[in-house]
Formats: sequence, C-alpha cells, structure tokens
Amino acid sequence: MGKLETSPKNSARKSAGWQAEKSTMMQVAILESAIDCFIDLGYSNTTTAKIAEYAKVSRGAMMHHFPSRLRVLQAAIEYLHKKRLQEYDTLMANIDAPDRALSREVFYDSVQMAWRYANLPSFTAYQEILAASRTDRELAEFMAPVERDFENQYREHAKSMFPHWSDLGEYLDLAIDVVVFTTQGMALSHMVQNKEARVDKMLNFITDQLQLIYGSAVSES
Amino acid sequence: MGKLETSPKNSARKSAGWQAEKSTMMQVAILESAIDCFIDLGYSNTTTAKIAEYAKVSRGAMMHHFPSRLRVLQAAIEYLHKKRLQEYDTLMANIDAPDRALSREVFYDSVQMAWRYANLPSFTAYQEILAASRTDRELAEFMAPVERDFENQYREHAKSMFPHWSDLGEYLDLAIDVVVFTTQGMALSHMVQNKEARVDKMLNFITDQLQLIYGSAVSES
DNA sequence: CATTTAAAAAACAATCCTGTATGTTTTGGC
DNA sequence: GCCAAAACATACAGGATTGTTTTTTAAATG
Repeated sequence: MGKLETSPKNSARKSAGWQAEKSTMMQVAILESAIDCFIDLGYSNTTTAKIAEYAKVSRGAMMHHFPSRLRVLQAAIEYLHKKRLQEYDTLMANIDAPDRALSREVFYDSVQMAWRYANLPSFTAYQEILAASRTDRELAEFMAPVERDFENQYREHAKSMFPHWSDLGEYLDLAIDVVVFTTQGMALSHMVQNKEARVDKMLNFITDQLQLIYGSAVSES
Repeated sequence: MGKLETSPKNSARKSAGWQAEKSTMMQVAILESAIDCFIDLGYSNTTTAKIAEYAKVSRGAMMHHFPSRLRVLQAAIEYLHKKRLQEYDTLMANIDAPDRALSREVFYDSVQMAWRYANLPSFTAYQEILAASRTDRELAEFMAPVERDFENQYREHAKSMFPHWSDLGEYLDLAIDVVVFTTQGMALSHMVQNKEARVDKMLNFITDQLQLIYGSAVSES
C-alpha cells in the first residue's frame, strides 16, 4: 500500500485526463479504506479521520471529494455491493458446470461455495452495515434497494447456474433459502465449541438436503 | 412506566431494607433501560445519558450505582443473559412433553419455538452486543464466558427436553445446530420478498429434517 | 510565464459523550 | 429532633467527531 503518487512522473504524464484519473484512484482508495474500517473497527467506529488514515490521505482531501461522512459511507456501500456481486461471480465460476450432472459433488461444491462466501471479509463488512441499518433510518432507506437488488441478482444467478431447476421455481427458492440461511446463520453465530467439526457436519447435511429437495422437485414434475 | 416512588409511603414504610430495596429497584430499571436502548438505538448509540433518560433517572444517580459506562453495560449483559435463559425455559415449557411420542407435531412445535425465540426483543439486544463484540476486545473477553454458558445451558436443556435422544449425542447436536443456525440465519437476514411464505416453508422443511435425523439416529443405535 | 481554477492541508467552531467533582436531598441510627 | 452516610442531582473539564472555513499547493490554460 504505497503512498499515492504526487506528481505525474511515470505513466500518464501530460495526459489530458491525468487529474481525473488520479482523482478516481484516490476515491477508490478511500472507498476501500472505508470498507476495511467496517471490518476492522465496525460501522459506528468508522470515522472520517480513520478512513483518511487508512487511505493515507488527509481528511481535508477526503472531504473535498465526499462532502460528508454519510456520502463516503453510501459510496462505500455501493462499491461494496458491486464487489460482492463480483466475488459471487468469481466463486460461482469455480464450480461452473451447468451441463454437469447433478451429482452429490456438485451440490457439495455449491454448499461449500456459499460457506466460503459467508466467510469473506466483504460479507463481514456488509453485515456491519446491515446491523447498523436496523437502528439508522437514513441508512436503512439507502440499503433497501441495495438489498432488493442483491437478492434478485443472487437468485437469478443461481437459476442460470442450475438450469435443471429453472422450471421448478418453488423448489429452487427453497433450496437457496436453506443454503443461504444455514451458512449465514453459521457465519454469524459465535460457535464456541467444536466449530470446525460442526461446520463440516452441517455442510454435509445441507448437501444431503439439497439432493432431497431436488429429488422431490423432479419426481413431482 | 411510572416514575419511581420517591418516598416510602405505601408498602415497605420504615422497613429496615427499604433503602436497599429501592436501590435494587432502580438498578433493575437501569439495566432494563439499557437493554431497551440496545434494541432501540443499537449498542454503540447506547450512551449513559440515554440509559438514564429511558430509566427516568438522573445520570448522576445512575453513575452512583454504576461507576462507568462499561460497568452498566456489563451488568445489563448479565441481566440479559439470565433473562434469555428464563425466556427459553418459558417457551420450552409450552411444549414440555418429554413423555409424548415424537410425532411430527412435537418436532414442529420445537422448531416454531426456536423461531419465536429468535424473534424476541432479547434476541435482538443480544445480537447487538455480539456484533459489537467483534470489534471490541474488552467486550469480547467479557462475552466469551457468557456465550459458553449459554451454549451449554441451551444444549443441556434440549437434552433433558428430548430424553429419547440423550444417548444419541451426535445426532442431537446436529439437530440443535440445524434448528439454531437456520432460525437465527432467518432472523438476521433481511428477507425482502415473501418473508412470511418463505419462513413458513423453511420451518416445515426443518421439521422434516429433524424427523429424518431422528430416524437415522434410532436406526443406527 | 502568469493567471485562474481545482485539489489538498490545516485550522476552527459546535456538538456530544465520558468521567469526575461538587453540591443538595433523603435516609437510618441515636 | 439531630447527624453522619448514602443516594441523588448538577456542573464542569477533557477528548473526540463532524462539518466548515481558511490557507496553501498543484495543475490547466491562454
């Protein structure tokens, strides 16, 4: 994390868009720093000073780009939202096999993918925001469309991932809910004892359930 | 929520313990107010002034009983912990039928009980604390034994509730985890669409899974 | 090269919160 | 009824955070 270049020596020297380029670079650095602050310090302890410190930028410079704390945080949330969707794509790609037979292995890979997803730093950051939004009306209103969008995208992606299910809408919804609620419940619970073993058991169990749901789905159709 | 009596008119007039009695009354009011603040305002916005305001007590009076913010919060957490265990007992009592056959209805009642439990205000308050503890070392250290205790009590209670399982330890653990993680995952997720229907489906699904687990357990023994 | 404009840094005022210190009232013992 | 102790209330100092203002620096342009 080197300091931002302070003069156009290297690459884009004299390019017309140099200023704007540097500006957006700094903005991205600020947004990522804000997310890091969510993770390290929690939402409410994410002060403008801390964000600036993380981004190695003066608070004044930051306030120049984002006129208020709320604006920084909202921009960071949108940035995080896109990042999460992108991470979802990446994880999905690893098991991308729409044509593969729906063996247990495929189900298990999906479940484990969901579990990994719920353990990403971005998930933690997002949860911080969601938790804060419960008692912050302004934040909650900002989050509403974000959440709706995320839920839709998630669902759409899962549908295209498993074309076998596509005409069994209800069962697919149930399957998604089972996986999402369980993995997120695990991620958010502070399991004190035997965490690894219990997680392992749960993941295997969910896999079985998915196969069971799928079985019901195809037998009914 | 009437104001606390300011003089011993009614009941315990001139009783030796009047002072202490009133003192503990106020302390309880303060602790409950702190919990209400967790719910209404979130953990980090729970200031000493707000707690005092909720309890209809001067901040000075409060600081007399609890010398620092941390002390109030810690006392409130312990109070909440006991309250949660007690609420658990109460909910459990409603379906208390250790001798009843393990019909689907019994399983379903258990699941719904867990779901109701995860929707109590005390659950919300507890989650606020847990979330805050993630980035608050001191709070986390205080919470560790509380969480351990809660997990043990929860487990013990479930064991005595279902004596049929008692010698099938591993399966019982799995059953508990399934119910807990799912209900808590649902409670913490901000389901945007079709909340009621999805919850209903999930609860029924979990019930089926419990029966399945139980089936595996008895067939193996 | 000078000048105008944007960007960055620093300084400032206002608010809020905590902990403490000081003052006032109430209680319990004599 | 009086007095020490506690319970309670008020006032204050220190620190932190936010948003604004002012000053300084860098970039773009004619």
